[in-house]
Amino acid sequence: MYIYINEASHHLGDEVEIRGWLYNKRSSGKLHFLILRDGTGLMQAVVSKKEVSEEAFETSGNLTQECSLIVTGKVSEEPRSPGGYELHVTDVKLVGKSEDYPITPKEHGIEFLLDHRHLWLRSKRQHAILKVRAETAAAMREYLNSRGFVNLDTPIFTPNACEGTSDLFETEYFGGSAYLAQSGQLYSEAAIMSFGKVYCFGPTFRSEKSKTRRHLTEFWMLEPEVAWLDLDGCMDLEEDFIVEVVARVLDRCAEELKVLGRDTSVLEKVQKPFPRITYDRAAEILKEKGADFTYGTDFGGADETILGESFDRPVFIHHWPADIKAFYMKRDPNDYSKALAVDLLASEGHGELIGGSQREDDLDELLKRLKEHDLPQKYFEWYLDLRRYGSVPHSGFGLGFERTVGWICGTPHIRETILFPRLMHRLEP
RNA sequence: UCCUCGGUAGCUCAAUCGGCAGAGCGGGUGGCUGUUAACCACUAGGUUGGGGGUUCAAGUCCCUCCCGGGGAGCCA
Repeated sequence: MYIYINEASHHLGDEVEIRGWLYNKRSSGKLHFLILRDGTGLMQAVVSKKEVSEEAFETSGNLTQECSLIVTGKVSEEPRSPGGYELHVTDVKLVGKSEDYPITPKEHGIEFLLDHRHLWLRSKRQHAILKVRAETAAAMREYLNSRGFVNLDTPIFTPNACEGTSDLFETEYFGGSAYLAQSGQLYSEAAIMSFGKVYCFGPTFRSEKSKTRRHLTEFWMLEPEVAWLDLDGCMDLEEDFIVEVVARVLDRCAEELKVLGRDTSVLEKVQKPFPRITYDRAAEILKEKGADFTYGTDFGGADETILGESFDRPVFIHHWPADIKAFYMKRDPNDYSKALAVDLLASEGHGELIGGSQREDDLDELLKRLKEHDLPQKYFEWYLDLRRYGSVPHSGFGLGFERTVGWICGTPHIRETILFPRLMHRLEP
């Protein structure tokens, strides 16, 4: 009977078949210990010379790291085996050989590992991180789907800069130019006028020459957008969302987080309420802690780390100086110099997870913003129409998915949180 | 684009003041009946990133180019 390794506990004493790959092997003359891997877990298989055919014993002695194989044997409990169950082998069949597998069970440098990303994925750590990624995405979708959000995905080819700031990748488009989207937000703003609550979740592209642990050129962004929602409501939503997603991942990925050595007490503290401080207050904190920071500018990586470390859970920073924020953000009616924008910073130097805002819903104000930011009005006529025909107050946010996964996993660099990272100096594999 | 660190065996690294290019892992061969990145013995494996220069002598010093890591700016 063919079973997966994570089903072994239901088959104690049964003769079963495991199909997988050889993770590692140890040998003691008349005894071979095979560590098997099948995608669901690791399991030790013992091949004893006097219990199998001569051919099977020789086959198992010649197995090499990462060859694929089918192993038949009896399941028993064994605390010394990873996973707690062991297979007493009756037969071994080599399926696909693996000669000179490049990634050995020793240390490797990051360049080598990224060059071999297609094989690196098989390692315990990468398997765990990508499993957490999948569960995090599922938890996010479930949260939004169960609360009436409609998932509508936005285009990737765009004619213009959505925010008019970041560098975009330009591509040929039937003799003209198109750009790869860096955000779906503006399109989602159109969608909420039909659906009320929507979200998009997909890849976004930035050709910024950023070589840091927090940047990829292709990354995934989750962007909910909600009609009739103000800035405080947006923070309420973000807070409830993060708390619930983290709780679900803690519950479903306990094993993976253990493999990663993640201090889960940090994640268990992610409970309501998150501190909410103004930009002005954040600037004071930075001044108190002696940071080299100029009021009126955006926070640098070091500033974000200081602010993140100042609290035991993610922290909201709201009411930003309007002139360092995007054109579509609504001004604070009580202080015209401030934008109704909010960033959510994570602890432990993982930086900005979310950027959100209440959007400008007044036609004349928005026209003024476009001029101030020197953006061509003709590309935004459709967006202005949303203010001409039944405009409503509305808000939304964009969550950097890899940064969030990196924070949950505690990985120092987000390149490990995506299957094949795209970086400034890396397009392959 | 700027700052900074690095490039030596398949991998991770060492090589003192400029003086015979080495180790561990991985590979191969042999040994071992409970191993946990198993262990023990033997063995093969090198254009020291490329080019130029200084020197009796360069992995090591100088110039230059290439590639990469970390960071800044920018951003999620």
